[in-house]
Amino acid sequence: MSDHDTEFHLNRQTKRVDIGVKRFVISSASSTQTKQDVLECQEAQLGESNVLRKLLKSGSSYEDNIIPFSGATIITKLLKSNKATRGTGDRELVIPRNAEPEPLQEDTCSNSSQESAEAYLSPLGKISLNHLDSERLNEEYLQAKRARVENIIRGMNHLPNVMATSIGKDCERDLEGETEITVQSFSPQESNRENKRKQKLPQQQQHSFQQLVSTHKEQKVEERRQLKLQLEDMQKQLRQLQEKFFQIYDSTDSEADGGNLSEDSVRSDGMLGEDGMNEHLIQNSLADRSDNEIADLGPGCFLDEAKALLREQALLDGKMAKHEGSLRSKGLMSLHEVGKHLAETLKQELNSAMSQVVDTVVNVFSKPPRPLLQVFPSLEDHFAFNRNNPDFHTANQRLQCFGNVTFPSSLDLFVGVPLPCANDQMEALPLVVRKSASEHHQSSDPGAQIGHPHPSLHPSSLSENTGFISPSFRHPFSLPLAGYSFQSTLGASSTGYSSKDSPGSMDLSRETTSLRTKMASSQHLIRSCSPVLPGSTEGLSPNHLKKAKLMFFYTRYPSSSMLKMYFCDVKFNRCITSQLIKWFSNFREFYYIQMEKFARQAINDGVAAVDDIIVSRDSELYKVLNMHYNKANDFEVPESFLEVAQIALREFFSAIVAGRDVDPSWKKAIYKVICKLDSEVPQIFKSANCVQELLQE
DNA sequence: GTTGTCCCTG
DNA sequence: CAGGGACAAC
Repeated sequence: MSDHDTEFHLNRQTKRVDIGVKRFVISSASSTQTKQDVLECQEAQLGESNVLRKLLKSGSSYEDNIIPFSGATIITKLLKSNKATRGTGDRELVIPRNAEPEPLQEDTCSNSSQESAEAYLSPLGKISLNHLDSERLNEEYLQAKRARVENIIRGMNHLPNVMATSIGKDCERDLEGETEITVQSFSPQESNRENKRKQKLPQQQQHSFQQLVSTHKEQKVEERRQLKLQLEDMQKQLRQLQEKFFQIYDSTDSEADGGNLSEDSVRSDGMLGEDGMNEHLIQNSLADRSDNEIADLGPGCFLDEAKALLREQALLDGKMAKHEGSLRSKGLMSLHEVGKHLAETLKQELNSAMSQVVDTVVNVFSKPPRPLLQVFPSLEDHFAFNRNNPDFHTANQRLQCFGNVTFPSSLDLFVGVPLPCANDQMEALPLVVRKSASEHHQSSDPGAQIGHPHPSLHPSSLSENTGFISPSFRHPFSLPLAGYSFQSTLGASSTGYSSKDSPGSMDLSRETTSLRTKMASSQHLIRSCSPVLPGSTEGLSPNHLKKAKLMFFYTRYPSSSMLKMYFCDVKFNRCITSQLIKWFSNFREFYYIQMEKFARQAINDGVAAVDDIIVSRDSELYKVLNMHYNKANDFEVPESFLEVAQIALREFFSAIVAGRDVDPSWKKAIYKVICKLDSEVPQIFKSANCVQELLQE
């Protein structure tokens, strides 16, 4: 643009100039809005996560309960009953664990008769046979009690084992080091072994006790210690599990709850229906099981039952002191069965609930767009319900969340077609792609178009077009902007978030956003490639946008003629020209918003002298701008851009400090300065493939 | 009629 | 964050 042109443009600037403050509000709202996109994706997960959350919240209630009823408390109860029954002191013996045979090993190796007998001997050698009999019975009862606790713990332990992979290798390693009881997954073999162990209890009583007396006490202490350790480890494991899930889902929750606007818009956007669908799906998946039932079967319920069990035990312990024999045996059997049944039920329910929830989540997210359905035909039938759902927008977004993860192989469909990399910012081109899709729609399925003039009113149109329902569908740009060959480089780094992110900010939301972006890219690819041959490049492509963004590093105010020169592979018409100009207008808008924002921030930070404002490649301002125009960070930003940015920032700073921002057109002068600072765009940008060439350098 | 900016939306 | 509508300047 010549200076004359520049002056021309600037002189035309109206009094409706950016007033600054309000733009911040907008900017902030935009950020919320962006978050909403993520939330919409995550919202789709919320339905599926409800069951998980219920389980975990049951676990939470368990956690709450466990505080007054901690492992130590359970042990205390056990010890109290033990004490009451045996009337012996409960002296803690500090014995190295290694020196002791492990109780479970001992239990599970029932052929180790000698060791087994140890558990049934009095702690004191000088006792009568009657006492011995009584003691045996007590020990038998204690042994059974221990078995019940083991069952309970295994039931608790099973959940983390099922969920396992990401949670706690450390924890598991700790557990392995501490106790054999808790870490092993509860296999059927073990179950059988457990049964065998219990069946062999009477036989064990036949062994002599002489040499075992001395170790009995130690063993009891060891058992208690191990039980305590087990419980502590289980609590730890459960806490880790809960933290893990709440970290994931409650953060989603809180974001959704925190942003009423987002949530409202999500609701009004039809997410309510989507939720309903999810619920329906979950209900289907969980058969007839209601949420309440699931919760009832969760750890909270388990704890209640465990409490009741132990209370019952305590009562029975009291009774036992007076009434030994059949009554106690009967109670013992009953308690044993209750505990075992409880553990089994818990395991089964947790297993089935978790696996079904996981299946449900995976299933819902793996509903592929139509081209992928051809790759995964079996899934199409499986998710037929989704295709009939009128809320295609959200369904499409959900696909975007997981797309490139779930269907990486789908890209193989486009072998031979140059693929855009994930960072080609194709998400910035809904307009371009929509045009392709709409054209595709019109050309490939005219009947549908005739029958349903507005695609959004026709549910199945989405399945034909993989989700294009937008007012802009009818935009006059539709035809001119039909497809363009994708010429971007493959395999470019996808770590474009690097500079701006604080270390802890790579959270799920960001990952989801990234996934969504990538999937959007995949969908662009899918939608755009099919009907358009690589040669017919009359419209604007994602690469053109990327090129325009890179050009912005050199020129903020390109003239129309300049654009025509540099986008020589584009067949210009009014719409294309407008679009390109609009792009640069948007670039500038963002650019100046950032300038003003950082200028005000500098003022707030106490920067006094304009000379103190330096824009370097380490500056946040630069990082933000680079992120915007060079997201993949695969282009070396020219030094001149930094210089201009610094000048612009200083201009904003000075203007604000001088109070010129009270003038509605205060930015006009700044624009006038900046527009003169355009530098020459390198000749390589005139190449149609300049993006590839630039990035290959 | 064209272009650029502001404001807003999704 | 890209794009559309409204609006103003030309």
